[in-house]
Formats: sequence, structure tokens, C-alpha cells
Amino acid sequence: MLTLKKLRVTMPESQNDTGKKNRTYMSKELTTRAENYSEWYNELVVKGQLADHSAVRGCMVIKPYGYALWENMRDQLDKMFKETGHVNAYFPLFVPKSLFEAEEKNAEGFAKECAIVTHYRLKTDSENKGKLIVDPEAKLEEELIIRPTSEAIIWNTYKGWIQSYRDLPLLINQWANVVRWEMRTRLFLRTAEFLWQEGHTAHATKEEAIIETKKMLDVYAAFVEEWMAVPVIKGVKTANERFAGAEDTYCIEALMQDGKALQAGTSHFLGQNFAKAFDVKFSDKENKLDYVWATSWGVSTRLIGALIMAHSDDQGLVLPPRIAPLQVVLVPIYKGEESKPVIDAKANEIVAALKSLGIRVKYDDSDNARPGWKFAEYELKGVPVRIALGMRDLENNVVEIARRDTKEKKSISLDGIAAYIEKLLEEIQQNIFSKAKAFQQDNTREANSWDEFVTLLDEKAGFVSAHWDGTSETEEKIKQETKATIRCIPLNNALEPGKCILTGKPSSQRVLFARAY
RNA sequence: CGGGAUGUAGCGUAGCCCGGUUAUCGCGCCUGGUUUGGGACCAGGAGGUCGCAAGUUCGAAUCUUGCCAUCCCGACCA
Repeated sequence: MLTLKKLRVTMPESQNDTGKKNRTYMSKELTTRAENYSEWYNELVVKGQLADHSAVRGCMVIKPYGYALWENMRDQLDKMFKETGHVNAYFPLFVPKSLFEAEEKNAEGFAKECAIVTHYRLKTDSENKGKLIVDPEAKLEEELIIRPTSEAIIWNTYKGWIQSYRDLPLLINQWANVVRWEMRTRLFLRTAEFLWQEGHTAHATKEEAIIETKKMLDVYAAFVEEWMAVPVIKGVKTANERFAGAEDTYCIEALMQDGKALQAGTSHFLGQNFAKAFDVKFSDKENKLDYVWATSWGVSTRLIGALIMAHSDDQGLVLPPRIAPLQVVLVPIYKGEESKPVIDAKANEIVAALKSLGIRVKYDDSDNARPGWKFAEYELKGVPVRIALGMRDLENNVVEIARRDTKEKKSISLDGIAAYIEKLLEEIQQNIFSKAKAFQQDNTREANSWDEFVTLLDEKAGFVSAHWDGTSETEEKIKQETKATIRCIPLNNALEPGKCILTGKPSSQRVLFARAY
């Protein structure tokens, strides 16, 4: 913290003379993680072409490269949802206020961050030519809330869809945007509008709903670990951190390179809260009426933030091959005009072979940048594998393969090159995950006293596993003192008697603390 | 939403304190040429409502006020 402040203070002084040249040169480079982690992140998002700020406060423009990443994530998740029996539907962006407030706890939880539509028409301003004003005549009878989440509108709809146990379970997901009026925003991590999916299911029994909640948590964990290569801890939230309106909130927690935790996905067991609020009943086999049991679960574009902060380095993004928009880039190296067609021919051959294996590959033979520039550019954008092909390689029947994750370069025989790269992509995927997993393990530590707890948080960051007496008051006090929150009570946690880190009261298990995004 | 800072061409910036010809420089961009194995070079060229809006003034990038956006620090939150 101190060093960061010093850096910021000294920067303006170093802007003169020699500093200027450096800065110009540095503009192509990135702030390093050690220099300023959050600036590094911001630059990476923008320079890596993932997203930009927009003219609207707190809202971002997701650029084609970033959107391609989201599409890959979305497509895989969607497939996994469908494999587990879910179907997609779409519900409105607007929620009438009366519906929104039906489930009290949920409404209260979101009340402070809602955007509200109050009018439906503009008119020209008679006093100000060319300007528009809100037409006071066009006030809505009932305000519309722009959904911060869709439970209200969906459960209001489900009421009409569910009569009998034969209508259950109802397993629906929607891909949508939501709006939460955030005070402080950051690209991907917390924006006023974001993209996500929200699953909303209805079940005949409590047990079945709980199974669904945990199943979807497993789906999230599998996706995030196997596709995004980000290791996660599965757990349950404490009452303080629970979703408003839920009985239980399950989560996957990831650890970023600066030692801060990030909630990467949540799955809620909603009990009968929404069924009661919206009067959704069904007849069971004995023709007895009961309220249905509900779940909801979601992941958002925030996952992209997690991805960036888990893997990327001081040269730029590091994207796991399975979701990278571009898995391989081929850069030709020409020497003289006559070599171009020769290199092109071989390059096209390689590209065709890779495409036939389903590999996302680009041949970048554009003439407006030289090879060195392209190398740096694709490193910044996190393309997992780069192939360089020049006459020298052709003569030796090889290509130069560079891995983004290890920066290792090797000459590899052109014979069987496509199969080699297919295998290499898989190896990179595994390596990125292993590296992140090792980081997570190295940065999860036990604290057995208050002093040790505070020292670990301040000097090492990461997850701190410690005993807690189970009360909200203690959790709140710890948060006040250290800014650390209980990220979760890990599932399958080993029971281990101990004493609360703060109060010394008896505790039956350790929970995971961290400072979080 | 409170405190602090910032906003000049696509990017990074000089000029602002102390108002005064045609707003500085580098990168990038366009044209032509030479090049191409880790961010090439030469020559020529284009590009600006100085964040937006009012005000003060003979005159505003520069002074005043309001607004918008971004960053940092708090409170809030996925």
C-alpha cells in the first residue's frame, strides 16, 4: 500500500525530459503487477481489446475479442446446462414494482441499487431548441424496475405454469443482461450493467431442490476449473453473505494473483420463499396442495475478470486454450518478394490441417506490422500458441512454436504438426490450471491466533483458514477490523474442534477468510 | 454517495500558475519506397468543437460556475 502511494506521488515529478521518452516507449508496455496491480488489470482489459469504458457511467462496451471470449464461455455453459436437463427462455427486462417488492427480503436486498423507469415519452423542449425533456404527461402509473435479477418476474410467471407435480421439476435458464446501480465500478468485475445467465428451477420436494442447487454448483466448478483453468473452492456462504431471499447460498470462490478472493459463481437454495411470495402451489400425488421449492443460480461476465486476474502476466493476457477466441496464430516471416508465395502455400497447408482438427487459428500475413510487432501483440492478447514460419524453417522442414504460458520457443518438425499442436494446446490448458492451483494452495494458510490472522492477511493475503464462533456479530467485527470476510464454509470441510480466532469461543470447524473483490 | 486527482488528434503528452498570431512533441494513421527471425527506416501528408455547457473578457486550452466521464481512498455490492 505504501509503495503504491509513493509511486503515484512521484510519477508527476518524473514526467520531464528523460521521463517523457520512457513513457512514450512504455505506452506500448504494461504497468507490471508489482508496480500497481489494479492499474495492470485495467490496462490489460483495454489494451488486450476485451472491453472499453462507454459514455455511460459504470457501463462497458465489450469489444469483439472480449465478446468472442464470452461467447465461448457461454456456449460451453449452455451445453452443460442442457446436458443437465435445462432449457432456455427469456423474461422481460422490466419488473413492475409491485412484483418486485413481493418477496420482501429479496426486494430489500436490491432496493439500494435499482434503476427505475418512471416515464415512457420524451418531448421537444419549447424553451430550448433541439433539446428533449421528459414529458410530465407520460408518467407511468406503476414504476418499472430494471431487473437486478429476475426472480420476481419469473416466479410471477411460474404461478401460471405450475399446477401439479407433473409440471415439476421446471428447469429453466435465461441468458440476459441485468442492472445494478453500483457506486464504484470496474470493467468486468463490477459494472452497472452486466451479462449473465440465471437459472430458475421449481421442484416438488426440498431434497430435490437442494440436490439441484448443489448440482449446478458442481457444473460451475467443473466449467471454471476445466475450461477456464481457474481452481475454485466450493462452499456455503454465512448468513451475512447469503443472497437476499435464499435459505442457503452456495458459491465457488477463486483466488486472484494479488491474494484477493473473487466469488466466481453462486447457486441458491431458495426454499419456499418465492413460492409463498408469489403463491406458487402444486398438487402432489395425494392431491394435497403445497408450495414448490426453488433454486436460482448464476454466473456473469465477472468470470472474465477472474480469468484475467488468475492467469495473466506482465506481458499481457494468458488465455486457456479451451476458451481462447484464437488458439493459434501463424506469423509468416518473409525475406524478399519471392519467398512470400512459398511461405503462404505452406502456411495455408498448416492452417487447413489445424482447422480440420477444430482448432481456432489465424494466419496473420498482414503487411502493416512486422513479425516482432505481431509477436508482442499476440502475447498481449493471450493467444496460447504462436507459430512462426520463415524460409529458414522451410529448408529444415520445421516451424517455430512459441507457448504463451511458459514463453518457451521450440523448433518442431512440420510432419504431424497439427497433431502436435492439438496435444500442446491440451498441455497448456493443464499447465495453466496446475500453476493456478499451486498458487491457490500456496496461498491458503491456517491462522490459530488473532495476531497470526492479522499478520497473514496483511503480509501474505490469500485465503486464511481459521476458527469462527459461528455468529454474525463476530463475522462483522472481523470485517470491521481487517476488511476480510468469510468467503465460505468449504463443502466437505473437516470437522475440527477449536477456538474462535476473535472471541475464543468454541468452534467445530475452520472457515475461509479473505479480502475480496 | 462523500473526499482527492485527472480530462488537449486513435494513444501518450507540452502549453494552464502569469489569458494574446496558425495549440507542442512522440507513437499510431494515409501515400510512395526500402524492409521483415522480438515492437523497422526514409520522404511526403492528413488528422483538433483543447470532456460538455454557461459565464467573465476586446480576446479563453488557460480565469469562474455547473454538468459528464475516468482513476484512487472510504461506505455499499456479484
